Amino acid sequence: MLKFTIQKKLEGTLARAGEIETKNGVIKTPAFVVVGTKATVKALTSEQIRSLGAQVVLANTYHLYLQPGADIVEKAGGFGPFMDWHGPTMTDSGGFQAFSLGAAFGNNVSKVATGDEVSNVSATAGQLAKVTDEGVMFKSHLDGSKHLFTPESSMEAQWKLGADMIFAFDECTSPSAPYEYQKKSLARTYEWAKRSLERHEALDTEKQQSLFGVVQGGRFQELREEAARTIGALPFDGFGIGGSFTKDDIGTAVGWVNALLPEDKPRHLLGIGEPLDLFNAVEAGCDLFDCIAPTRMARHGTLHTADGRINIRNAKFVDQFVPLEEGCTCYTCTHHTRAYLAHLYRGDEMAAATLGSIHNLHFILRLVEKIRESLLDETFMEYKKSFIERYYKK
RNA sequence: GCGUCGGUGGUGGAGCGGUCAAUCACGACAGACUGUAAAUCUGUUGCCUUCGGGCUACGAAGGUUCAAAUCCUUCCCGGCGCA
Repeated sequence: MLKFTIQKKLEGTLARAGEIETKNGVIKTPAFVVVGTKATVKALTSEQIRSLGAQVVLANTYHLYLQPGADIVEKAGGFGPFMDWHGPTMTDSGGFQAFSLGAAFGNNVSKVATGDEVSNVSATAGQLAKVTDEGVMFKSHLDGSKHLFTPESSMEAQWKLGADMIFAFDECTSPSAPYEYQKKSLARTYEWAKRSLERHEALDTEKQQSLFGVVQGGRFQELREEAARTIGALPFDGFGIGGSFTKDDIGTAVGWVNALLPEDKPRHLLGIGEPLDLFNAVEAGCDLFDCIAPTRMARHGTLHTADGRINIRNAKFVDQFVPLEEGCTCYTCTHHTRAYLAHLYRGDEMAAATLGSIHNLHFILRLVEKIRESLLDETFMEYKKSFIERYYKK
């Protein structure tokens, strides 16, 4: 069902521009996937998502399974129709919650490591998720009820959620997990990949959904390459690259993986969405990215500009009667001033989250669009250099 | 006028003889956030500092005490009740 065409490759790198055809439309890649975990992009209406020019929306299986339940979403015709989004869709498998509700729970651990974390894989106190070979036992963060997620049950839930592209059930490990754990986990994720494929093929006899396998391996080259070879050899429609990196790894580790993955299938870098990371990931051969950062940071007052991030709540903005970002064509910037936004944020007004999310998503979506254009006209390296220099100058 | 209750840091409000520069909340000033447990979380928030500490503060002025935001006296201001 999924057709991926490469239109242009950037010589000397793994970067490429292309198109993915789904039954709900075409995705021009590289593309940023907007995250709508619970079948809603927080603070935005679906009309606003369309207006932003988003191409794909990704929802989360664990969250929709718990609320309102996969059966309800199935009755709605899938999460896309449920939320009135009629373009391409994806669902994550719930594998990330093995990390966010497991090893990371309450530990203030980010999936992007700084490099000096201490191992905490044995610290299970307070966790809501426990990983075994069978699957992941979750304790609902909503009501404490227990739920076992397995590769099979994840496929069944994702089948009901009805996205165009779905992910194999995997374990997203903590960046602080040691080699031994990563290796063990990787073997498990491989077994889960095969079980996911098997269950998916049984469910989706008419090939309505495309299944992506997930490459893990932490920060170890040997494991990343092994995962790329083994997962890459399975008959998936595309691949997700998941798990933990350091910021520097995003340029290197992702490249190790993509050098080995089948070239003719799309590659989705899971959960990455800061400007520098996007450039590095594209250069390293990724086609798709999803990330909650633009919307979460927007809700918290951190907004992107070409000159770097700003915190709109800062005192200096209260009397700046100019657009958030001069020249930005988003709704927020064409209608409102920094002073007004600062006022809304300081007053904890709900519109602040909406206007901030519109701007940040516009910024990232446009950034990835421009990255795509720069691949097509072979100006990627120049564009990357000029963007990075300006955005990260201090 | 009499009686009564109260006046604490930007705000509200604890404290009611020592461990109080003063719980806490809010506000303010910053920071973090990367397949969403997140409209969340963290730090700072009297002044000075060689970071050891020093100084000035709890309406005002006196007083008691080794020691007062805490007790006493007077005054000022506010709420309430009675005239």
